[in-house]
Amino acid sequence: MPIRFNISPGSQSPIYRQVIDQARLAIATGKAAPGDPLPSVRALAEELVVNPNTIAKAYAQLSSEGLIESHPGKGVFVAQKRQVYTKAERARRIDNALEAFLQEALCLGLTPDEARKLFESKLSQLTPADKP
Amino acid sequence: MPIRFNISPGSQSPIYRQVIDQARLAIATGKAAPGDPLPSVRALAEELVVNPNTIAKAYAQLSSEGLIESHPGKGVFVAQKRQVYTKAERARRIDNALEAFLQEALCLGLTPDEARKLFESKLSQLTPADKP
Amino acid sequence: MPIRFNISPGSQSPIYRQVIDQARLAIATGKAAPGDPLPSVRALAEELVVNPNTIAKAYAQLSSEGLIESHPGKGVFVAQKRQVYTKAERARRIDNALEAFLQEALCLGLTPDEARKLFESKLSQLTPADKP
Amino acid sequence: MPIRFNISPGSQSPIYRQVIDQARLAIATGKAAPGDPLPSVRALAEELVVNPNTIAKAYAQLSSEGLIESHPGKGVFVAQKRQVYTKAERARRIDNALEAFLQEALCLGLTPDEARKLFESKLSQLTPADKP
DNA sequence: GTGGTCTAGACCACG
DNA sequence: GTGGTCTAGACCACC
Repeated sequence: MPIRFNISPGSQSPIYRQVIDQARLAIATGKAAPGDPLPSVRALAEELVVNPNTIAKAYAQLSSEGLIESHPGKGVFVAQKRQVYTKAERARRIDNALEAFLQEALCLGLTPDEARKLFESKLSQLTPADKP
Repeated sequence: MPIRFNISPGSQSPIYRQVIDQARLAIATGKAAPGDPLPSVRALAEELVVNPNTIAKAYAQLSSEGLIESHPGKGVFVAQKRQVYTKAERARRIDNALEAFLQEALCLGLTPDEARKLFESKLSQLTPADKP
Repeated sequence: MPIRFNISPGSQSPIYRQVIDQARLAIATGKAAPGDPLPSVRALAEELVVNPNTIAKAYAQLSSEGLIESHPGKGVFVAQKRQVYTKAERARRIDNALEAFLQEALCLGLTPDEARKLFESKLSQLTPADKP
Repeated sequence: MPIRFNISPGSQSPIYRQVIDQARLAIATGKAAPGDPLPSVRALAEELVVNPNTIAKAYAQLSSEGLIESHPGKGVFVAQKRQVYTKAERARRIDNALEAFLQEALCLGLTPDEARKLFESKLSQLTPADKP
């Protein structure tokens, strides 16, 4: 299933980040399988009404991470899944992100139970299509 | 107990953010109590080998969030706890942080169950003395 | 309608405060509507003959108050209105400002009646187009 | 009636400012009449548990404004009331303070009516002892 | 000594 | 071009 992108220009994260994130998420959750095609840089740029440079930059980063592969003349495709970060690096990144969340939550007065509820709610919201 | 800061200059998040995050965490978890002094701008800048302005910026933001109070000529202190943001605003901020974490975690291949375990582990690590 | 800034370098309040105050007033009175662009940091700095950092600082604070949104690479815009502070926090801030005014007014010999008149006059001057 | 000072060390405004403001307010509202004595610098410093320099500075400014007079060897007294600012200067200062208050109030979502109520309430709170 | 403000100028990320 | 971060160093207000 080809990846569907939709960006919100008013979001806080820059456009190229949104593209990267959505691609990574689709690949990580299995919505996009190895070999699936991605829209071309210029097609996606036109569809999202953004600068082609922005898309190119996002694709370049995804490519450098080994998540997608560009075959000149044919198009861009989801690569064979493989680890790009070492185990330690993964753990470090995840721990950072988790700590940032809990720090924000506790700092703003959330109780552990409320944090738990939010967490479960968001988790189920993000993974319903994992194995449809 | 005075807050201990340590920054990693090579990190992705800017120095002033690291200072903010560490202070917020210490305050949120109760490691720093209202009235406790923070290191002076100049002292911390020297200790971390960064520009005093960088520390001042971090302190200014913490102050605007109502977490610390600066008394010119005296120093900077942890403030009395008070709710500054509306429920909606808090929800907005917490949701952002949570989404960032889950996005990162799922991208890096964590299963929902693994995420859950990490979450619980971190939560209990951060709130041991919550209600002693 | 774009916000017009003008500062008095000899004033008691710092430049960045003057910028903040004028922007807040323009937004509060509806002279600047959500989506309206603000002058770029560099452009305004040049116009007012001050350092760009000074403008950036003012914009950063307005942004933290949720009044404006900055989109790197695009510019700065008036944000959608939203309540950011709790009732208590708003009351705290408003009370401070009110006390400062009355303190000043009474100190300078204004009678309560004169203060009332001035207040009403300023109020109607600031809210002509409130409900057009 | 001699002026009673009481400062709150945790306040936002510096101590010397609080002393100045309270003296000005007492004089402006008539609570302290021309000729009334003020506590000596060192007595007040001891009473308020602050640095004598702080009090001396406040008295110096009040003195330079013509509100109090120091008679070496005798003490410090409220001066004969007289205008120290020109009419234009007074109007300008008052207008600034009023605009600051209304800007804050409107910006935080207060309706004109709510602002009016707050204003009246604060006004009556500050002037009950005007003519007791 | 403390923090607050401002300037000058650098480098990076974003579109 | 835009805004964001950081540095270096100045001056002021406060205690």
